[in-house]
Amino acid sequence: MILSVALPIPVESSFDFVLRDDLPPEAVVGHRVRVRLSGKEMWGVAVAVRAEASEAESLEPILEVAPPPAYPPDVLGFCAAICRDTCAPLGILLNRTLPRVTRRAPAPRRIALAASLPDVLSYIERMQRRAPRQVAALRHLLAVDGPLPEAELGLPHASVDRLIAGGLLIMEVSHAPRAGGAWPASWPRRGQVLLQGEDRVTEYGRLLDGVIAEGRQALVLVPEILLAHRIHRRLSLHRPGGVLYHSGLAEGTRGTTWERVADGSVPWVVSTRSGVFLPFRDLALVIVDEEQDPSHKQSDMLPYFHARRAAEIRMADGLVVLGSAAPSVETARAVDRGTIARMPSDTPPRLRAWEFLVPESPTRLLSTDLLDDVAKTLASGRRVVVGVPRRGYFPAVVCRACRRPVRCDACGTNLTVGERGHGAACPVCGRVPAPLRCGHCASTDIAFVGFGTLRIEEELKVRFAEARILRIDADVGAARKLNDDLLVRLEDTADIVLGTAMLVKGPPLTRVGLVLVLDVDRRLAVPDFRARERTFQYLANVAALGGEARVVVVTQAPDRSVFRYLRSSDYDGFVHSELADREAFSYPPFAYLARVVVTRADRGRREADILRVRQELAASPVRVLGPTQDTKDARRAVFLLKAESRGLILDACRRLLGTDLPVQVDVDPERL
DNA sequence: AGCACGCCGACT
DNA sequence: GTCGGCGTGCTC
Repeated sequence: MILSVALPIPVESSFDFVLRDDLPPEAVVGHRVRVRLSGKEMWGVAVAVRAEASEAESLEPILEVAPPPAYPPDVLGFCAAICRDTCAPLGILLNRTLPRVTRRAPAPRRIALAASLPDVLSYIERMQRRAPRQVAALRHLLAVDGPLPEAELGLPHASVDRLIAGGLLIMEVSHAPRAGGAWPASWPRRGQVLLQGEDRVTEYGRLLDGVIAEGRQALVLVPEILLAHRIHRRLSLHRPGGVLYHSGLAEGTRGTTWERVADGSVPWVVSTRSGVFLPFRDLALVIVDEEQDPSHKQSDMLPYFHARRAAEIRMADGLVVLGSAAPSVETARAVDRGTIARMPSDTPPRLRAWEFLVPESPTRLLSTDLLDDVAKTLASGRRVVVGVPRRGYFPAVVCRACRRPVRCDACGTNLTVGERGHGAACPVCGRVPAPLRCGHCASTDIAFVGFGTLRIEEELKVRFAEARILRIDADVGAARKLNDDLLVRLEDTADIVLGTAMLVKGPPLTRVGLVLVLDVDRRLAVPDFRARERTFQYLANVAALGGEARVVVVTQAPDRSVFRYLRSSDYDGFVHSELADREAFSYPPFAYLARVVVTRADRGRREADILRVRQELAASPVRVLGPTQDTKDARRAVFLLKAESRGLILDACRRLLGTDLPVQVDVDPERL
């Protein structure tokens, strides 16, 4: 027998191998298999049984079939759909997603008859001679009229798998339906629904109880590990049995969870995006919390998929709940069009006292008045939250002559000034360039500009010597393994909590008297069509962090419309103005995008590649923008493709991937 | 992804 | 004259 195997290499096609005769091939599909490819052994995942060998084909053998964890057929199909939707190679997805090991043996499966009595009897009659042990096992099941532990059937694993695949047997759901809960009456059973509001977890709990009551399964997807722990803890208070799943867990732990999800003994899972690939037996509900959060999109490695889109594809037959205080523009538009239903929220949007202030001077963000406000707040025993867009001291190092950012000689990263305003260094590789010189025009007239967390921290330290200041940014996150307990402890003792966007990922703060947002203009100036949307969401979240506290936003342009909508808590109004803009310039949700990156060290060849890309797409109805040079890596030319439908974008991407050009493709990029 | 094959620069 | 650079092509 021949199996198609998807290997962890970046090619579209799978590879065929011969399976030893004594193993049923259907039972191997979905399992890891060890094979030899051009003399090198590697593990792949068997994806299909291939019809038969064509005459004189000499194929390599499958050397070993791994025990579970494995993919059930439906999840394999889902993975293939994700690959089609993201232009990612199936082998890479399958091999990255499936845990290699389990920590301990999962609870024994309990097996019951699945087929109707006549079907079972006719099977028994047919197989009387050929498979006496199977027949004995089926008789046994008929006699006890209920589920049995697999061991009592006296059959090999593979035969049981085959009988399950054939629809004769079924694994018992081992988490018992719970009395007391019921599916909440106002919620639909299928389709997509938006739950908009600041506190959604109570509602999530109600939905989980409904799913548990029916003995089915639910998945809660969150953008970050920290958040997963927080929500899991909160949901577990009233309903034990749920598990956590994310890439930070040991592989064995993930493997064990994988198995327990597959046999149905886990009723609900809280996970980061990788959880959509878990082999649920009977998934009734997926909740995507903070659905607007860009961390739901995997952008650092293949497959470049978005958890929200993946949930939609996975749940063609169940309910997807999108939760957010300030939903993405895409989601808001789908609500407008009726594709996504909106659940009425019992908590109306909170009106806040926003203040938008122009700084005294562009180099002095913390005016005397503001510092007085901070002093007053601290004196009243309340704390101050300060949001700063970037970490470091001077976050930007710019050449005065040509106005370009100065980059690291070694790795091309834009330099920053990390400490005390002295010495520009590369924040990635740590290199300290001497002398400091513009790589573009060779000028030595270099300026340190901008405001980073360190610089603001220093300024506050000078003025408030007694205050305990807690800084939260990537530097701190990397230094200590950030977790909620630590954060809560630190925050409890801090008078001033200051940080980058990471701030809003932390747990809610108590006793906040003032929220200060500095240099918001820098966020709005990010060259991305979602800059306004992200700024709105960031401001809404920072404000929510402080509860009822006063919010002061420092900006050069307090009359910007984003701020007007924030002031009146008019999210719908904001979305509509945003939609008009997106439509005018053909951006999502009115168009589909793909980021295409061509990487070639040799400049001349790169130019040729760029021409080739244009040529390949000349006949296609997609628009080709760019290319621009990647800011971090000069060898990379970045195109943006635009089209009216996802199908057209996918066609264009596939076409490019089908050539020998060195291209990478990110469909629906979350950041430009 | 690895790995082998294949044409152009500084060395015993 | 060779060793080795990585650019290109292929793997069931």
